[in-house]
Amino acid sequence: MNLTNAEENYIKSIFKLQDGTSVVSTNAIAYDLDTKPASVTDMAKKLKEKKLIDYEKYQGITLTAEGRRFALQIVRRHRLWECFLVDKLSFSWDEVHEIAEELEHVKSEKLVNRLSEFLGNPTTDPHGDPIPDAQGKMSKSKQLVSLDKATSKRLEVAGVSDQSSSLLEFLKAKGIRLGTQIEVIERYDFDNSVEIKIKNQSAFTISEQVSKTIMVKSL
Amino acid sequence: MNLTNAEENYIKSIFKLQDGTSVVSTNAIAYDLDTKPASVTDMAKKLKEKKLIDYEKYQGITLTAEGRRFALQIVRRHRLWECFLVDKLSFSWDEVHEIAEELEHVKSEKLVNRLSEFLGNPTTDPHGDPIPDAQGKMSKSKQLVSLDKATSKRLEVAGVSDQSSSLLEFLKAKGIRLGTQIEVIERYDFDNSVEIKIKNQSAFTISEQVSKTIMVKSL
DNA sequence: AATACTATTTAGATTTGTCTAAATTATATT
DNA sequence: AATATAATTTAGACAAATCTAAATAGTATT
Ligand SMILES: [Mn+2]
Ligand SMILES: [Mn+2]
Ligand SMILES: [Mn+2]
Ligand SMILES: [Mn+2]
Repeated sequence: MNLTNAEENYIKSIFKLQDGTSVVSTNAIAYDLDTKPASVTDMAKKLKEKKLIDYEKYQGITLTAEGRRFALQIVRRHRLWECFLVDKLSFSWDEVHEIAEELEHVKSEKLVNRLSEFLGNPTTDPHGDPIPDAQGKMSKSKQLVSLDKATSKRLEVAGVSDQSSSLLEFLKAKGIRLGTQIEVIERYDFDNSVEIKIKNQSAFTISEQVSKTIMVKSL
Repeated sequence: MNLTNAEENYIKSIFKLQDGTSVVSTNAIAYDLDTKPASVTDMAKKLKEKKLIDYEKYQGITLTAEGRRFALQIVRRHRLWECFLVDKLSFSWDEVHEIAEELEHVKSEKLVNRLSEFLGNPTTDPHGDPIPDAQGKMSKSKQLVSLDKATSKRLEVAGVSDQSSSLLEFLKAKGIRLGTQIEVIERYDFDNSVEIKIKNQSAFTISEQVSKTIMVKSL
């Protein structure tokens, strides 16, 4: 079966939103894809026809097993291209999402697998997200905690829960990247901000809004 | 101005077909893009509107200066990706055209220029065709002769005038690649076939149809 | 239970890119 | 010059993907 770019974007969005939750709402997809609910309903009918989703009027959407298989392929392509851009073409992690959003639609299995090999079969992308293998097996996103909820003092950045380039640019400016080691100096209860320190830098404070998006593991 | 994939494919086709000739015909484009003349007429109106081509009913099509600029960008992207696929992902020259046909539409200047740098700013693609630089400057396709018209006995393969994978696969099977050195053993007038020999191989004969597509330079 | 609000779907349009069949224009042949 | 053939354009249609505005269904609040 050959999917259009639009269909692939919808499948990927549904896959992402379905994580944990049982069904995905029309509005959630529309918001995620920056489109209108009416368009989502239209597409839902098409994807149901193709047996990629289960969908009944007003009942929300879930991927079928086949839809999930496609989703994992697309996610694999997306994340491998992100690795390529960062590792080989020296892009920074805030610049790669948009480009990978286009590259992911080039449908050649041979290309993806060769690319993966060329990159050394990486298992996580530049944002710390796991990359499905050729069979669609993906290691669970590790049990990470967001920085605002972490308990230990010495932490390592292992991911971000928001891919927006505004956030990623901000983190880059503050010197926060994947693998960056963070020391928590102080937590302020009144606004839930955190004062942190990065090696060779003076300490600074980040807001709760930001610390919520930084996923860390303790060292 | 932002071009759609379809518009880019038309612009590239017109650019290719215009080489030498003054104007390009509706039918030639339709044949090249495997579409119908009526569709070409429709698209011609759109591209004229966007000032990328000069076009008057029944008078044929030529690119404007702006159209040519776009064409060179697309050709650059196409050929750089072909280099990437062959040099970095070990594809053979007959496998890359279709994939590059999709990759060429990813429109990020930064991506193209980083890719070019990563590849060592190559000046010819895996088929011997020149790659325009970031400014759209492209060295003229060298003055090559097709094998059926070559006069000297010792030749080197420098390109092919047909990108079809059936031809490229055939050449690969015969051991003919870019840079392959060929010795002409005999030319047969009755069918214009040529007997040739490649280093470390026994001699074999190729038809006029094939020898016409092999572009060579003398050693 | 009636009302208000939110979520979702439908109806009807639009844009892009394509097609077939018919009409028109250009070119070649007698 | 008349006719045949080839090239091109037009008319009218369709599928994909989207939208706005209106209708309907579901949920929450009084
Ligand atoms: Mn995408
Ligand atoms: Mn990512
Ligand atoms: Mn293309
Ligand atoms: Mn090429």
